[in-house]
Amino acid sequence: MNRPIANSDEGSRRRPTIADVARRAGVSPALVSFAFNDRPGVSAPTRERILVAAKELRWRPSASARALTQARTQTVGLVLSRGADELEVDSFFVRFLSGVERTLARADYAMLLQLVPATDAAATLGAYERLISADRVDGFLLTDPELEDPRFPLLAQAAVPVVIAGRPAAAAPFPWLETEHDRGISLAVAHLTGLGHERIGFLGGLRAYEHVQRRYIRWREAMGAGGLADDRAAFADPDLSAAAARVLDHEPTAVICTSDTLAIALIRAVHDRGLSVPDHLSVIGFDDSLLAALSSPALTSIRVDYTAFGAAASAALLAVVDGAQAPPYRPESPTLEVRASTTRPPQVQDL
Amino acid sequence: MNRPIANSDEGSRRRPTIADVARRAGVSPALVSFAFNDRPGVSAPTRERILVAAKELRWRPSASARALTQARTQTVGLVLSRGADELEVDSFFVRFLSGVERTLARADYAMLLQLVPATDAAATLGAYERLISADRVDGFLLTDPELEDPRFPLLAQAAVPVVIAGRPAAAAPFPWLETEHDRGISLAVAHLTGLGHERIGFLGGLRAYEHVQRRYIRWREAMGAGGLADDRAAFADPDLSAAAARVLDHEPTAVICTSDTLAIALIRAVHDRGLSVPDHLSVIGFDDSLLAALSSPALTSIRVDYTAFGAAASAALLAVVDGAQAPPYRPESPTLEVRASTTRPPQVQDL
DNA sequence: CCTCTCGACTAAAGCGCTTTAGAAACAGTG
DNA sequence: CACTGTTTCTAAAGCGCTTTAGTCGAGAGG
Repeated sequence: MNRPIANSDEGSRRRPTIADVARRAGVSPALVSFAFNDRPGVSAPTRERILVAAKELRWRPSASARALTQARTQTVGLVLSRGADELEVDSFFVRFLSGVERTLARADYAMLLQLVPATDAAATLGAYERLISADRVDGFLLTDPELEDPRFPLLAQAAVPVVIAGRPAAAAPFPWLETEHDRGISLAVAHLTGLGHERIGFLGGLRAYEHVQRRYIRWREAMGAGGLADDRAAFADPDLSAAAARVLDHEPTAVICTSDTLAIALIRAVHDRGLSVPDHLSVIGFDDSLLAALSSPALTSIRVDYTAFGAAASAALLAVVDGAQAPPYRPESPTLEVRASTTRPPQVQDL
Repeated sequence: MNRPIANSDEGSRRRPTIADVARRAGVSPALVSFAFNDRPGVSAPTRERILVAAKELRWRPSASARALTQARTQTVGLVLSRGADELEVDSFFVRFLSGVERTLARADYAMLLQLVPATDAAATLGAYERLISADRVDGFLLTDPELEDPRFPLLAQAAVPVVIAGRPAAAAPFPWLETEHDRGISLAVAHLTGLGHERIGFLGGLRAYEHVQRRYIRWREAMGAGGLADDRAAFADPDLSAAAARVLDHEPTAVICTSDTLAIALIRAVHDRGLSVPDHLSVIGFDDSLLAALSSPALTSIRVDYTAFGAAASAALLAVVDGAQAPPYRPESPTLEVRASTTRPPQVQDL
């Protein structure tokens, strides 16, 4: 009876294993492992043979098997509890993510991204819990630390490595780092007072966000230092147009916003009142998103290097995971990108 | 000599394993596995005891161990080769991601997100290769299919499950699905011709993107069908303001853009010429980002449900991974959100 | 020439699960 | 009561790697 010749090697299209590489290089699997992990005890020529064999077979150690033996998944988790609507207008996240990714990739780490609805705190905690108990990640990067953050006790109890990207309101059980983004507010105030403005308003996003708080405080300080008025603040919490109206009711000559999106919305409100920017009101945005450069009038905006921030945060997390000291992070000072939306206040012009 | 009483159980803070659960429930590890995988052969009371024990110990099967035995990582990869600058203004990705994530989470899958620089094709392929050979993912979701896409042969040869989110230019070795976003262009043209416009321009993004091509073709068809002019198209490839200028030089009364960002840039160019929107020119954006609703004038924009698209794409991928039939995807038709940026053409008004 | 040391290498156990083969317990049947 | 057939459960192997303990030679020292 005829039967097809079974080619024992070519027929099976399974992934090569360390044993295949070992066989091809004429060594034991253990030695292949040594060679791939830069352990001593492998002679130069043998190491070479092993690496060649691995390359030929396109072999790389299986992440799962490795995770099992080393109790390391080479993965960090990032759970974002924001809706798509919020994320899509937030240039922070994309830039932050890109910094994180670059750093992780370099260390051969992967990023597990999980998006949960902003409103659902239980779902958020559940996401962390699942990732922890299934041992899917080596650590977490936390953004948007909150007052009495429920994630802190959960993660602390699980004894999982964590780094907070942001400044926690109270003492936190994890290392954290921050960008000093709020220094941008001082720049903005200085720019405006330099132009002659005295009535400078503040339009913030959700009060609950730590970064909004920080920027607000900085604005108050800056205004106080200049001996200028102090009650021209409003927050889109959550009603954006109401907040815009409230700010305008105080008849400021300039307004600093905590995002470009808010600034654009404010400009719209100004237009609706039959006024124009910057002739009647100077407006400054935050984040210097592409939006700022493209809108009309082009928006003066505060720029913070969030990519570097993401890189630093993930580098710190990797250090914590390794039980090492986190590398120091000296955030660059924010910069002010001056564009058409700011000019001298109307009174000065009228003189 | 006094020594602290070693509590054999409490002292070691290691993760519980299946053996701990088995011991606590008074059964063998195998039975715990059966209970957790809904296999027959576990009596109701025993199953209950096992689940209780697991809950008490906060145990869940280790993802790594499971991945090793089942040859399934419960993870899908998404490699985005776009720079942070591009992503941050692109509402597609965030919405798509959120749809993907929701579906994956439901199936207890995780998403491995990798960002690589847009320009670096080698890095992109390298990212796929690393994920494959380390066996980190069960499959990939591909966006932005290109003509002669180098990822296709790579992934096909590796025999890894893939679903393409978008319509490949030529025959592709993987299943794909699409949103029919370009039907939105027809809506836009109909809206404009209904208002009396005849000279309708088109401003597209990078020509290389399949979605830009599709929309362009649709615009041409729609214009041809109406017997209207056809050469008022330009692409930001990559110079945005040059493209905007080129479109305006043809003196259209309306322009359809392939993104809200382009529309905003165009409006800016219009302003720079001392004209205004919509009085001198009607403008339609694409994607209906928050930007569209907030800019002034508020932007008429085409809305596509990318979240549903992401959900469908990932559901399809999960099906392929399971060797099953992908569930059918009937994309909803795009809608046109009419706002202040479109009105009747100037000639009509002047009559 | 014999022991010692040291570098290069291997055998085998073990990581935490799943799965297969089979044991044990129990009920039903003639 | 012996036999068969189920159902419930267990022992043990195996997934692909890392790691520990140990083997084997070759060169050094006495």
